[in-house]
Amino acid sequence: MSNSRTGGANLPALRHHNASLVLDLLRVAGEQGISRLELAEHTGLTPQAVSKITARLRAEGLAAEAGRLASTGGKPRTVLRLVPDAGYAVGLHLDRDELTAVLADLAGTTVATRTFPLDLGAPATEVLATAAHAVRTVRAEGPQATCTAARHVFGVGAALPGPLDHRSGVLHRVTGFPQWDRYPLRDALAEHTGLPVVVDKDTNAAALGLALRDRAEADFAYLHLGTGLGAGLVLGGALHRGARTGAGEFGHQTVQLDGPPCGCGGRGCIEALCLEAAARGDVAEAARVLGAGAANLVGLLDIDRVVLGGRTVAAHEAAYVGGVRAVIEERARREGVTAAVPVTVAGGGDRPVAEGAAQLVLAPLFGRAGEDGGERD
Amino acid sequence: MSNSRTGGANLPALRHHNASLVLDLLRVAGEQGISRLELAEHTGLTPQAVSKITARLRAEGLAAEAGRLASTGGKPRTVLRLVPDAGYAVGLHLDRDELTAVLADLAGTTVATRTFPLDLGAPATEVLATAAHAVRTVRAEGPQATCTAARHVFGVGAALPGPLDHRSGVLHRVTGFPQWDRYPLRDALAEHTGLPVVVDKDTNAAALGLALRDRAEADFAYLHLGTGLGAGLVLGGALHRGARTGAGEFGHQTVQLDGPPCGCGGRGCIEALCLEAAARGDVAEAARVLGAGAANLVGLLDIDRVVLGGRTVAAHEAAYVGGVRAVIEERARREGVTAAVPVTVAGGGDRPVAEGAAQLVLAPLFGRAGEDGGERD
DNA sequence: TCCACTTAAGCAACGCTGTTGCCAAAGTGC
DNA sequence: GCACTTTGGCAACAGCGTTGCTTAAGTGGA
Repeated sequence: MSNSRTGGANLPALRHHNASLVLDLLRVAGEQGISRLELAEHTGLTPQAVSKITARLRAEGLAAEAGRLASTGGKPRTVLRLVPDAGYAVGLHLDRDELTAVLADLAGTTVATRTFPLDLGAPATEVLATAAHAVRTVRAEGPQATCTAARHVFGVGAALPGPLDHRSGVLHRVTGFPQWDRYPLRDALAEHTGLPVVVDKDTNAAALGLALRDRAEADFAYLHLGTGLGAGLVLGGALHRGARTGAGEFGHQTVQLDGPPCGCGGRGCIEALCLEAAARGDVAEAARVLGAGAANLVGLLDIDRVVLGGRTVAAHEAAYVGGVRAVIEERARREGVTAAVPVTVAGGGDRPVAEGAAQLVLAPLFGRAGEDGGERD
Repeated sequence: MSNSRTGGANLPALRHHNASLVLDLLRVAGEQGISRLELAEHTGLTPQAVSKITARLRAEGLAAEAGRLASTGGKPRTVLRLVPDAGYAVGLHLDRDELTAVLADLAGTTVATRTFPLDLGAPATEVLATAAHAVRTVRAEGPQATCTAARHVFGVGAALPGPLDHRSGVLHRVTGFPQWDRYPLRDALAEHTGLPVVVDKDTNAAALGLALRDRAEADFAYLHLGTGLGAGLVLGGALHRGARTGAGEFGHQTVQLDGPPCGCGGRGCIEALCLEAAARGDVAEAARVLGAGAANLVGLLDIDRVVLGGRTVAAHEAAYVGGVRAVIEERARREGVTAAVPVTVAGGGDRPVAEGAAQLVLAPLFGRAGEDGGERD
């Protein structure tokens, strides 16, 4: 529980904390739903407390009863379910050459997707106009808005490649596009759309999206290999951004002291070695380099899973997964660990980034904001 | 706030959370103390709530009034202070060849220190007897116990080199000492001493000790270079242990693909390169290798400080700090960052480990347990 | 068909949290 | 000596989860 950034907690904060917890369990339970008593068991609260909390959530329209379970000798349990269309969020993925926009409901289901051509090198006003247009478009799409009331959109999450500050929503020097330096994207986009906006790095958004999938581990790393190489880290169930949203600079980790020069000015960076091998068609070597970096990460942070993604990986999924897994398994064997950390891929090409961007807005509702939590309205 | 591992919070949990928060602020304030209104400002609670909370803490003997500040035009503020001798903890550092035991008070001040010879390769019962003897010895030392009541010792924190599981208190294969494999050290030591016991890796203990010093950053890494090379990570103000207390395996990070073989069976590990250079007297090269690993870590986790420690570093402090700093500053310059992450040393040789071990017991009182929190009595 | 039993879920009273409104205490400065 | 400022506690209060009890809604044996 966190009461803004000070830490002191009062009764409203307590109520919000427990409501978020229940809401998160409802989200994870999905369409199948979950009974009040299971909620009580998972939260450690008394059944009566869960009854009160779920009653409030039902009154707010966020939860609903959905059938009953089979009796086990007494009154059957009533199943509760999240109401997916109680709220929506827009997710934007601003990549170098295209913009992907999705509309996600409260359950995390993508109900609309659109892609637009984009030149991230164009003037800011032009990019902003495209983004605002994309937001309007996906808001109008998806399932027909109910006749009673307009759909409630909580806000817009925007994910981009460059370094930026998540807290202030200000961009730093996006590689190759000097016009974005110190640009207050969050506030500008909020003004253009009239909605609250959250910005974050593309890899962080993707990692958050994966973390909110059911059965996600508490600690894992998402490695994104596209035109560059970056990582999103989930530690202790929450996104780790670091003090300056700089965490995840995975591409320029040195894995070959005094190795070949990299575009960043350093030598022996993973990105340089990996992309060079991939460029000359040696996927096995690219995977081996990536695996060495992944194994470093696994050892340093003791994570439970490595997820690979991005266009370059998508082109040779089996080779990359196999190559990375081989390095990790070999190192696990040396340490005498029985079960090596699993390596998987995040399907869907670049879509996980846009979907994760939408979760930047929705995650605070479920107490999954990560470090400094956003408040609910 | 965390109510055991379930997450649900009730009123006692709320009370405990706020009390811990206030207690932590009192601890950080040290002998200088802190006024009620400052506590209110830092916690975000109302002054009245702080009055109630501090009244309870005073009734329990954990806090006391200590003088007044100068008036600013009205009634002067009353200064509150932690009562250091309200409780103590024993910290044990079980190294390969010696055992260091300290007695720390609530404020973190070491009031007694003793070292004993130890052979970590000896049978478990022998090592345990030495440890229990060390605990009895430091409990009897320090400032004279007040005549009113015996000193209250909260428990024993034990730090050791090998891999282990912090949650269960069971050791894994401590390098070179197969008899410790699967040994339930926590329970065994608890039985021998009659006190609650917490065990953790030496580097984690040291990092925790540093994290509890006043003005410590929320994110930093402690790199320990002794007979081996390990790391303790503090992320978001809390110790990051990972799911299996395995985090901090820094020594066997690959920084030279296909480099020289390491004792672990791998190639190009930092530890092998670093210790090899140190062994042949090339401190500059050892520092450069260590710096490369440290820079990787800084980039990956976006931490605020790197702290060096351990016997090998202590022998050439300036050279190591300078060498590591040079690598980190060079990389920061390439990324266009104005202020590079500072590099410092943890003085006192190996003592920070034993002092940090005592903090393993005290930290939960201040809500600084890290991830899964221990409860107060 | 009926009745005893089991399990689920809500109502009412309660203890305790931090909050609010108010007032006494303890200074400064004219 | 008086007006003013600031601190900090007392008392009443709203609201949280908890406890004790009741009602709802099933199963299963006589």
